[in-house]
Amino acid sequence: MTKASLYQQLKQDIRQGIWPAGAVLNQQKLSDYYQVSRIPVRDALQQLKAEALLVMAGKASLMVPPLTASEAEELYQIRLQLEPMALRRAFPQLTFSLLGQAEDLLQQIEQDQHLSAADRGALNWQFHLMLYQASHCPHLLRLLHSLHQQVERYLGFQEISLNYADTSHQEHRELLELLRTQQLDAAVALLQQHIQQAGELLTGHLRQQPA
Amino acid sequence: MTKASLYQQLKQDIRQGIWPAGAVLNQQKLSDYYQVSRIPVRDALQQLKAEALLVMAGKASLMVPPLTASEAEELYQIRLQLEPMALRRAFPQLTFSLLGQAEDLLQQIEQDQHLSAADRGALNWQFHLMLYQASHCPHLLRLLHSLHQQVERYLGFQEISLNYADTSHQEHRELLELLRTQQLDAAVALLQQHIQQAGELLTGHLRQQPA
DNA sequence: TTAATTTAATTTGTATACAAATTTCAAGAG
DNA sequence: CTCTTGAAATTTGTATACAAATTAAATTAA
Repeated sequence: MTKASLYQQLKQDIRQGIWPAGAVLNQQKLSDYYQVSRIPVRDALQQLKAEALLVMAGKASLMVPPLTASEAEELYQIRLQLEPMALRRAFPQLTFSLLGQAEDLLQQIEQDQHLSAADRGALNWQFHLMLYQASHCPHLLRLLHSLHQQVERYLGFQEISLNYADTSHQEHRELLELLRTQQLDAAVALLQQHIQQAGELLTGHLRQQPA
Repeated sequence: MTKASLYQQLKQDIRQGIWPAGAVLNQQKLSDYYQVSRIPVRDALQQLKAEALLVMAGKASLMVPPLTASEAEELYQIRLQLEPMALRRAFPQLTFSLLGQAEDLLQQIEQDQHLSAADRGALNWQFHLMLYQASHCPHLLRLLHSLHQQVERYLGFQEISLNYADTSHQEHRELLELLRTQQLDAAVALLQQHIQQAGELLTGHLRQQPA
């Protein structure tokens, strides 16, 4: 367990609920669990705290943040502002090659039947990122990455939106087509609708069965 | 030099140019300079890296990020998306008491003649934050805080915008008046103009004399 | 019983020491 | 002269040990 990977591992284990929402993490416990000294644990915790993947609980202890509908809604509202911006700034630099790569990702999601929900989610995000990355906006991309990590915790194993998958997929294809035919405004509108819909689905679900 | 304050100190020293843009920071150097062991230095560095106030330079070393016009523009574009959102979400919960407190801040900036440029900048941001905080959106506020920290590095000692100060101040008063009279859309429009203007002033300046 | 206060336990913060990795620099080959 | 190659020096990563702080428990007073 090397340093960078401890951070990655801890992040993944938080996503997967090994350290569930509300759990207080102490350095000793993690140090024992991952079989490393407290120093690399501290490094990882410090980073996760700065990204708000952990929050202070009391004066000195760290907690996996509880999941709330209102925070989920907030995160989607922020994405709703920033992702269209990313798409607009990426647009002039989108190439057919890039759009092709994006389409390959969609096909991979479609065809590969035995993908886990988590893998599907990862590919899904990769698709969005493929488009946004052409913007060459380092800060914007960093924020989107961070926001996505936050949101991921809410998706659980994405079983929530399994029935939404087909609609989502259709919209992705439409989005590509609009970009291919240089219809930026329509593409942005579709993207906004796409994000808003996903947000409403999630928050609706959270308000029904909290946690 | 306690732990939390080392992070604060280091951040301030980066703002003030003690560790200038492009400088590579190594743990030993900082450890010597601040008279602490490398452990608290590592903690601070880890946090600053996660906030992009430091960036990787090579495989393992950290650097104070160079200042570029294009990144400044990017930061202001992001603010242009998020601050109006914060104001909109704060609006329903703005009280006359809060608006009064905000006005007190403006007066303080006006009256106190012997404020440093840095102090003026801090109060200026406090004014904006006073309004945004009513939104009770933790993630949004965290992002705005982080963005402001990034932007602060570009303002140097804010001597750039000294001649802009009066205009800016006037706009702040107008903003308060519009909020007082429940004209949200007009207030948001003014805020957008306010941010865009500041952004253009800065990037224009940066493109003339880079660094 | 409840609340406040002191004491014990745990947990975090820091220093030092050493291992592993990276970076630098110089020597040699092309 | 430029580009490799390789060793020396520097720098980062990690473990252990101890100090300081926080948290929990227990004792006492109201």
